[in-house]
Amino acid sequence: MTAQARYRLIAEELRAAVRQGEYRDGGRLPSEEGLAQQYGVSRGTVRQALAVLRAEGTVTSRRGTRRVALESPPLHDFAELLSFSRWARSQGLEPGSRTVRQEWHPAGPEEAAQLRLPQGAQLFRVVRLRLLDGRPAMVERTAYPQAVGELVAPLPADTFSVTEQLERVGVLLTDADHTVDLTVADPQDAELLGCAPGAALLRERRRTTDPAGAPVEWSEDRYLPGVMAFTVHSSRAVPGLGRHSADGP
Amino acid sequence: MTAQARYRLIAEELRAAVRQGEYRDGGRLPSEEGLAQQYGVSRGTVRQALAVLRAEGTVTSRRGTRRVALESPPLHDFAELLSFSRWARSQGLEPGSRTVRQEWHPAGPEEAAQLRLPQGAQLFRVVRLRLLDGRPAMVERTAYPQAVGELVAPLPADTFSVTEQLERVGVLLTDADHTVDLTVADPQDAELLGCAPGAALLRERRRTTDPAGAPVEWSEDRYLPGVMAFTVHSSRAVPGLGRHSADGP
DNA sequence: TAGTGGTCTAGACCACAGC
DNA sequence: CTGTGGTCTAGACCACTAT
Repeated sequence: MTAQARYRLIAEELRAAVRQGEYRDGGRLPSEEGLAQQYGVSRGTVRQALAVLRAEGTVTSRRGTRRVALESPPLHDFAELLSFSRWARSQGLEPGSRTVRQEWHPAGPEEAAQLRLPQGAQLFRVVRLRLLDGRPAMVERTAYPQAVGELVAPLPADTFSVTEQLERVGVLLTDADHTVDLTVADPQDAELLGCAPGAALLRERRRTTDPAGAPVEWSEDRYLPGVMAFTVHSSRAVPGLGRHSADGP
Repeated sequence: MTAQARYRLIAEELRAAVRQGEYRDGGRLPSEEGLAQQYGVSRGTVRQALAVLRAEGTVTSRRGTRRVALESPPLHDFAELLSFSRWARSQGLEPGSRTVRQEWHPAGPEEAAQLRLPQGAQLFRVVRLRLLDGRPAMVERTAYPQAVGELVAPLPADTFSVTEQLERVGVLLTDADHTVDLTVADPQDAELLGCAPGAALLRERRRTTDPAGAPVEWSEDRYLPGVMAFTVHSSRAVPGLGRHSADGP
């Protein structure tokens, strides 16, 4: 919630106003010049705030006319995207976690490519069963490069949010690439989730990197149907979402 | 490809340089001041260009150190996200389309909510079977509000890209909200796609809006497994992706 | 301490929408 | 034509990283 920069504060205020329907009559916001005077800042600062809202999908923008308020889905913290536990709590659900297995293991081809390590490099693999309100919801298979693995390995097996622990130790997660598609339950999935082998699961694969661009984790999460959905806003101005051929990239 | 603004040209050049591994030795880009001199523009313009690349996931940024080039998945046009045909062609696949049914119909509750129309308002419904290289790939059920429907209705039934046609008539699509999850084939899906009823399908629901924020289409697309995957980049700086409880929002 | 990106200002001109 | 957002400039100061 803390946001020092003026433009972030202004963005928060405007976002709240838009969500509360402040500008619902036609949906048009005040002009940039008007907002600048209202907040006592320069137009540039107002534009920075509005750029945030445009990227979120909270407002549109178009040369010649005032900005328009959009109805948009509720926002999620970046952190909620990386941490199952944080996400669950934000949804009012009780997260649970059971570590099924963890081990040091040489990197396979996919892991090596995703973590940008030579094949066979030592990495730390963890398989966890994630629960929502006590019921199995997702199987998570994560691989950490050696340096990160050495921080993860000593954590108690029932650690809820590894992500939060990593942040506490100073590992910063700033960017992630996600791929979402469909897969089928293998025998281990089936046993852990309590579904039939071969049953369809929603799959998210994710590579997370730190500010230096170095991969911090590579994870494949498999959700039971009906548990979770991904949402994303895309706009001509700010791309980001993509549609790819199966199993890519 | 055309990009008038200087910062867009600079962004394109830098993107190309990064993708070609220009800055791979450690991955650090020149300083903003350096780039400004190199391109003969002010630092502000360079920063605009870099903001584009940061939002894409092409570079990171962090106070105190130079920017770092990220390995990131290939980019997709916003247009490719909205148009199945355009996307297919960009993947080197031959798109096909068969209109299964189209009709004027009063809006149901979901349609009304998504298109922000009163329940029972007339809208134009279209069901299409989409093909890739001649094989069934996806079933698309789209609803258009009346004004848009009147533009879509007269199009020939085998029109490949309705989206492209709409743009040609001056309908601008600028923003979209996507929800991705898993569903099961109903009898119509099964017949069209040639799968078993009850088989799992990857589902994308999408509301597209114009620059004024008015909904232009509401669509539910159901893909056969193995045909398609969604990718998205998320970062602490530029949120956008979300994870939601099932069936929401 | 030097270099870098983050924030903010004050002004200018342009392209486009809508009257 | 007027008002609006889009682009660009030239400068300033600050917060942070790395040495």
